[in-house]
Amino acid sequence: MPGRIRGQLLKGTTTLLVLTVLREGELYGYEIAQRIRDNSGGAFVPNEGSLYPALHALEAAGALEASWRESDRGPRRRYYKITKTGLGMLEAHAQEWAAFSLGMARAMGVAGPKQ
Amino acid sequence: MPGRIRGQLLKGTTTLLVLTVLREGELYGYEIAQRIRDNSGGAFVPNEGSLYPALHALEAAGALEASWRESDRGPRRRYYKITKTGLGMLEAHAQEWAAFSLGMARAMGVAGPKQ
DNA sequence: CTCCACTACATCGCTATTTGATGTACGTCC
DNA sequence: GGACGTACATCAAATAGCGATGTAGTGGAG
Repeated sequence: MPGRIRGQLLKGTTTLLVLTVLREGELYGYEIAQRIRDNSGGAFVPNEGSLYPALHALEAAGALEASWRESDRGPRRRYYKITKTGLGMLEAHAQEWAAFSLGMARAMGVAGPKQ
Repeated sequence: MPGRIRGQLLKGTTTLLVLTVLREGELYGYEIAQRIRDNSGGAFVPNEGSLYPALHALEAAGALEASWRESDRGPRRRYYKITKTGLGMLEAHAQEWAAFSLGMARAMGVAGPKQ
């Protein structure tokens, strides 16, 4: 099982991953990171320095709505909920990803050892 | 046919794509770009401002060997040939890509049969 | 003959985004 | 009280693609 993925390949994926996990329901920041980590089988462990700015940008873009809530144990949490705008953005990003990975599959399939 | 892919998703793929097309044999820069464009079905059109620096970096890293040759018609060309080091780098990058796209597939709920 | 398009290489500044470090603060357990 | 996990946040540095721009050779259109 490969370890955590880092580096340039991750560029541009944070938005897609965040919107994807929030499609299932409201989550707070720390929880979003855990969900992404778990869903990806540990491949992606969002850095706080990437995640929080991305959440703020998505909120500013109208893709997410946020609210503070107290926690029984531990610090307060900022919950995020995807909006209609966010759902549209999710679909656009998902399509972009599909086209991208298809292009990569083609580019590597032609010259690859298999096929 | 989807259009050209641009933006952050491409980060880190140029090296992999270049090494992949050079696996087939010697090519010069301009030709490498065309090959990548054609193989990817037009999804990737390497920018000169990305491609040439990438080629120089790969040459400096010992992944490629380069030589100038005259052309019957048009400017001289710089041909690139993949080295043993480059083949190893190709395999590493291809594995990294496989892990990355697998992680994305899992994170987006398109988990494959393997685990 | 001049202009433009295509080939072919190259470099530059701009931009977006990840990374790791650092900081604040709360709760629990030993 | 000290360590650890939770939970949010910001910052400087590094990475690398993008568009613009420059050089130069060839050939076709007007």
